[in-house]
Amino acid sequence: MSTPGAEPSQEGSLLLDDQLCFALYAASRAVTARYRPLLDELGLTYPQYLVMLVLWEQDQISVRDLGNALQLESSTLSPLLKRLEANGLLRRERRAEDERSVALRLTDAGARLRERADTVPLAIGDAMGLSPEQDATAKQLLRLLTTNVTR
Amino acid sequence: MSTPGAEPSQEGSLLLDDQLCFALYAASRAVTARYRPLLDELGLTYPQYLVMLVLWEQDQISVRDLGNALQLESSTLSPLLKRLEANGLLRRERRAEDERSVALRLTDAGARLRERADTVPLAIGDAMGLSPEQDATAKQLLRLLTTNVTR
DNA sequence: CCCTAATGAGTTGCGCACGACTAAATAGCG
DNA sequence: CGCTATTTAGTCGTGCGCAACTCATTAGGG
Repeated sequence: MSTPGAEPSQEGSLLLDDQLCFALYAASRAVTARYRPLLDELGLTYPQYLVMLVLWEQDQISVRDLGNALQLESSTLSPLLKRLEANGLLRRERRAEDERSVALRLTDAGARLRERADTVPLAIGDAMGLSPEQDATAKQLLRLLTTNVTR
Repeated sequence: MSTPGAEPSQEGSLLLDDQLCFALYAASRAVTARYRPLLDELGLTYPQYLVMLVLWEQDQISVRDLGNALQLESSTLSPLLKRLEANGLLRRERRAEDERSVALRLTDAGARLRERADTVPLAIGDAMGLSPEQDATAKQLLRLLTTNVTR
């Protein structure tokens, strides 16, 4: 009859390749894999790189605010931050005005790493190979999706 | 001066919120989190659900072909498949014609689970809240991105 | 002022995800 | 036919990611 595989994708389908969720899952892992060799040079994992991005933007942030920025739990961040501290990129210090809160402060090494990192976004943008319009559309749709899905 | 936060996003920026990679990372985790309560009812994790999708589509697939479909390494799949086998959803049997290869065969329980799972895609599609056009555009862009990024 | 509720960071347990490696089996070349 | 290279699945170690929980500290109502 018709060409096999030419049927339209359906949202309610149980077929793997019809599902946006799988495209999302596969793309996320593929992008992370693309970052890996670049971040290896900096001695960072991908989540550690995200943490450093936030700290380069705003030093002395609390663990709480970092978690809000990255949408990660303290149970994920605490060990990760301990590793960054052990690698000499940041220090953790209890806030005097609120002993529950921990402020993250970049060390000199942590601040200097920014210069070596500033070629990374362009290299990745290049590898992604999307036009500025496609990039903007993708970001917009992914943010809408994230908003909807988190109620 | 100008309104803070009104500057255009840039691809080469080190700002977290400018980066497509973070939108992707956050969206992927948010979608997985949305699946969690639904999949808990089925006794599956999200990657286990993806494996079951493939098996419902094509029973008796090899670990190798499953890995190609999901883009996952055997080092990820082997323990995951062992858990699915322990939960009684599939059996692993060495192929007689090639003793290196392992065929995955659904048990009756594994096949029956499909019926309970067929409401999941619609529930998720609903939660995602994208129009059919947005859904199609997102899938298309994510696939393009995945292709580009994996060279 | 007390005392209970909340908040912030951390620990533990489990399941991915992947690189590096191993062992067994097969392919395929000389 | 023999032997080496490749293929397939698996183990091990490390680092997330998150639920469930703990502990210390602070907020805020009676």
